[in-house]
Amino acid sequence: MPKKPPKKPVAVQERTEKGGISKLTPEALSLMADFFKVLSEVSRLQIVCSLKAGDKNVTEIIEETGLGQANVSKHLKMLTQAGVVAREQRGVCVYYRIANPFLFELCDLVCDALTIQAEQHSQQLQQLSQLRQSR
Amino acid sequence: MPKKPPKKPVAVQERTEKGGISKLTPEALSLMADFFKVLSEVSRLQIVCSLKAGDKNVTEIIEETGLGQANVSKHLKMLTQAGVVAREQRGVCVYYRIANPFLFELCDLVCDALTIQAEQHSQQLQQLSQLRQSR
DNA sequence: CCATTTCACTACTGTGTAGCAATATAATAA
DNA sequence: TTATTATATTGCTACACAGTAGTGAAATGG
Repeated sequence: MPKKPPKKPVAVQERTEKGGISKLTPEALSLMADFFKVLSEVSRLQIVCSLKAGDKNVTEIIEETGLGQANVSKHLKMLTQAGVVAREQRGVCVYYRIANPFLFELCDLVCDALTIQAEQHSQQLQQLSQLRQSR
Repeated sequence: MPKKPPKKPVAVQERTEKGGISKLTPEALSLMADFFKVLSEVSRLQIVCSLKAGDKNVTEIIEETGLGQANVSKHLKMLTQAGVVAREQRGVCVYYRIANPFLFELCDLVCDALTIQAEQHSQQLQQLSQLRQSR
């Protein structure tokens, strides 16, 4: 991840001259990469999961995840900046929630794909061991 | 990303004792995080995009992306191990293809979400500047 | 056989960042 | 005001990894 210049609104898609299929601009790819990167850490996924059941304040998240306070705070900042979660101050506490329910849809999709992949993988291992035994 | 212990097949979901909603295990979250991490680099997304049109060998990918050869090779290794792309040797050349079309679905989903998010963001900026002018 | 092409691997450097501890800030209570 | 609780931030260390250059290996052509 060599660079992170200040981000301005950019066109996410552009039309190629030879019609039809649209091609993603490098800027769009960079946005996508940043989005995926935010979700590429177990701690942040833990936080996201803990928010699946509903709003929580930082202390509750700390208790549920077992992560350190500074750590959670930093991750929440990243998640907020990425637009994944939303921040709302209520009295002394700060509550966070999933900003876009599409995230759950996405996670389910990935989870299903990974499950299938894992099953296929273990099947292959089974076949391998069977081949070895029959030798 | 502190650790990367050798991965064995694991249960991706487990049932919580108090019924209903299933909770993701730490192992499952780790798998998800790894998957997202593979997609969290512009170079790898470029490679994925270049494969959208169909199979390509390494040289073709290098030409299309402008990346270095060693670099592309390393990224392709990661993508292959993650099960994102599949490898096939044909004579001297090695061809790669997207292993699971679900990836396109996923990318489209993310792309749409980011587009909407970007639009909302720019709208907010517009409103802000209007507020400033009317002062 | 040697030369070329295609790809993979290794070693290295620089950058980003996770986690921790300590400190700072903010909001409320006493 | 001061004290307390809840978050945020900063400074630090350690580690992961992107990119590069050089080398290795395997297939093909001459």
